[in-house]
Amino acid sequence: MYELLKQNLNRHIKLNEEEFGLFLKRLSVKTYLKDSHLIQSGQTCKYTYFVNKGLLRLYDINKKGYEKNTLFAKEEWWVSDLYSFHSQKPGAYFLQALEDTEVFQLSKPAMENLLLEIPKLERFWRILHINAFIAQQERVMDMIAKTAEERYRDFIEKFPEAELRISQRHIASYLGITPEFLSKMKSGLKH
Amino acid sequence: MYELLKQNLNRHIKLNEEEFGLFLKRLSVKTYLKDSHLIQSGQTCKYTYFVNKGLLRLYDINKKGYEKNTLFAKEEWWVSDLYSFHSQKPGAYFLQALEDTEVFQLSKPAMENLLLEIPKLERFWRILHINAFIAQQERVMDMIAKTAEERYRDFIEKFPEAELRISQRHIASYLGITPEFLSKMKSGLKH
DNA sequence: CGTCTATTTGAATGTACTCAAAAGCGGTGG
DNA sequence: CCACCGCTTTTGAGTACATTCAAATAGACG
Repeated sequence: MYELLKQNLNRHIKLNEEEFGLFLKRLSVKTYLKDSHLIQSGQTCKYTYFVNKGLLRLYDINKKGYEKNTLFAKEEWWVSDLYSFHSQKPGAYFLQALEDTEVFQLSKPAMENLLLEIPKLERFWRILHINAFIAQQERVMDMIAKTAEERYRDFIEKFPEAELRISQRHIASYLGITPEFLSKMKSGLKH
Repeated sequence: MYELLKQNLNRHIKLNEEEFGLFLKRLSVKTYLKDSHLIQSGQTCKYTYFVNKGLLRLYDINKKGYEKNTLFAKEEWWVSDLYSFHSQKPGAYFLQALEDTEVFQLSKPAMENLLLEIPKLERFWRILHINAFIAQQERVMDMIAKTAEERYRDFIEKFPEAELRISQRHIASYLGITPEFLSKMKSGLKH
């Protein structure tokens, strides 16, 4: 049940059984049905989520009223509205289940307790966020330097099941293009 | 001399005089002349830099041979090629001084020692990187949802001295547009 | 003063968007 | 099991935002 989480923590730190047990005591397991929301814009974000099974999307709604996907979180991803979660102020993002999704959720107080009880976790999240930052920085560079077609190819390469698990309009929104244009691009790629 | 650094550390953690003294012992002060490079693509990044005075730009060169600016680091910013620094593998980024710049540099072993000697620093860098991630995520959303003109206005708002300290072609590259188009935009804004 | 680089301007072009309409697809109820 | 509804994807025409290339102008520095 908790193998994936254990594996994830062990990527950066070593926890003994007692520590891991403590970690488990602080989190709660929850299943969200497809299309339901874990976070709503305007509300203060209560949890950070670890996806054990399923798929989530983090998005916001821009001034023109369009939804824009920020990231997809599949198995073994941590996801939250980090600004809202850490500041405990109302956030701008929505988090929605694209499939029936089982998450392990950690509240802010739970996380703070864990950080005091298992100081190694400071290190774990430090490294996790460094890697997240690096990935996001690359994405900015891709937006600056690559065409929509290159970004699409790269995305599919990094996340091959995306086309099976995510609708085209959500992929288009993530890539920063319109669904119409993605459709035209794909028909063009075959020739 | 070290007031800015002290202030920066104190944003997220409290260090006593002894701990701060230890921090200072681990870093070295260096001044780089305008246009000189602190990091070269292809080499392993030795240091993480704190900008005490001056201005740096982090950039890479894309497939087409163009320089693309990733970020500008002015006073009180930490900057490095994080991938290369933490993995100690060759990196893809260049870091160059846009003004004569005084930095405090911290080598990988120095940082690792500090993290052992002052465990609170794990927390400091964790929070620092969370904030960096949030900022980068916002930048991705801006690239997806905003026009070049909106991105330009926002950039100038967040960094008003930019126009005095950074050449237009570097700003254009940061915004993901050509210098020609930035020029046309600016003349258009006046009418 | 001359050289080198940065900025401006213009014309032609390309990439991606908007709007509209048609086609496809999945689920639901009769 | 078929018909219908709602949503997603495809296709097309016209348009807009931003690029490319070229040339002129302006600025910075030795």
